[in-house]
Amino acid sequence: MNIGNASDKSGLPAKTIRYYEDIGLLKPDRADNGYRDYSISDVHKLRFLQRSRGLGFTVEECRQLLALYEDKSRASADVKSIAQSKLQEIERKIVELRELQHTLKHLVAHCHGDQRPDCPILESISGAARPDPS
Amino acid sequence: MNIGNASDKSGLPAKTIRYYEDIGLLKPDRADNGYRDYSISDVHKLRFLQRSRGLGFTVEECRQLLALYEDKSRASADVKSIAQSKLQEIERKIVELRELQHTLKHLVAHCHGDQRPDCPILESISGAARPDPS
DNA sequence: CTTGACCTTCCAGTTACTGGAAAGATTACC
DNA sequence: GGTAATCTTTCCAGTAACTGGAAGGTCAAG
Repeated sequence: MNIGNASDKSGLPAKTIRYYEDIGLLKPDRADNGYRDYSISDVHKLRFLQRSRGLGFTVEECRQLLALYEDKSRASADVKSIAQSKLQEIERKIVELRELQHTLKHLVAHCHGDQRPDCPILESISGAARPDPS
Repeated sequence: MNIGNASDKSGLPAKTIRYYEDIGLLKPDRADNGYRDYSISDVHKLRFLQRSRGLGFTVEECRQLLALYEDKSRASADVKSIAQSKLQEIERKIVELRELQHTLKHLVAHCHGDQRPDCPILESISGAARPDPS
């Protein structure tokens, strides 16, 4: 399939897909007319990239996981240890998001949403998170 | 306090703190010797930036929230609507992280962690997430 | 057979830092 | 007081990961 189609199915802009090819993450076939030709498997990889990049993993980290995916001869212990360290990162990110969610909910609950100035809540954003231990 | 100190307390590298000043996010005082002099309030703002940037909000989004924080004459409805749209983004991010967490846990559970190749799990990464509706 | 929607490459610009050089200020030690 | 280490300053260059746009080739519809 063409790049536009792959873009639709993966959720990545065509520009980004070409960029990923540039940096060697993916190597689609080429049709006779020179157009890139993406397989279903390529689209799966793109979708995986879309998800993991969107969640804050670097391209290099994604490259590791993709490499493991493609290199069947690699010991699965590699996969396991990489996945486990990523799981810790994910857990941490979720906790941080919950904290920010809490702060913002507090903000919404206490702001009046009318024309009154002096919304006192944003102060809690800067201070309330993790109080200075000093 | 000096930038090194502010860096320690905010968790942001000094380089990044100077960059934030460059782009107008923050304007610390200057001591007689030309050194930047950060107040407690500055550190609060830096910590807020550290948290929200680390969670994927753009610098421009952070600038909005900081601007609201500093401009008391602004109607609090602004704060409320911005915060609410951010809350939706946060909720979405948490859901995506949970999905990735699920996928990776599945991976860890089914990989043997020994020398055996042919770890069959990574296939689930690329395919299992959201099956192609076609 | 042309119009418009694709696709190609290439090059430049953007965002958000990050590293390093050169030089001034401060602190710590002898 | 000297001096070495450790700040700090500015400035300029580089990186990561895209993103936009020009110039041009390809393809399906009318």
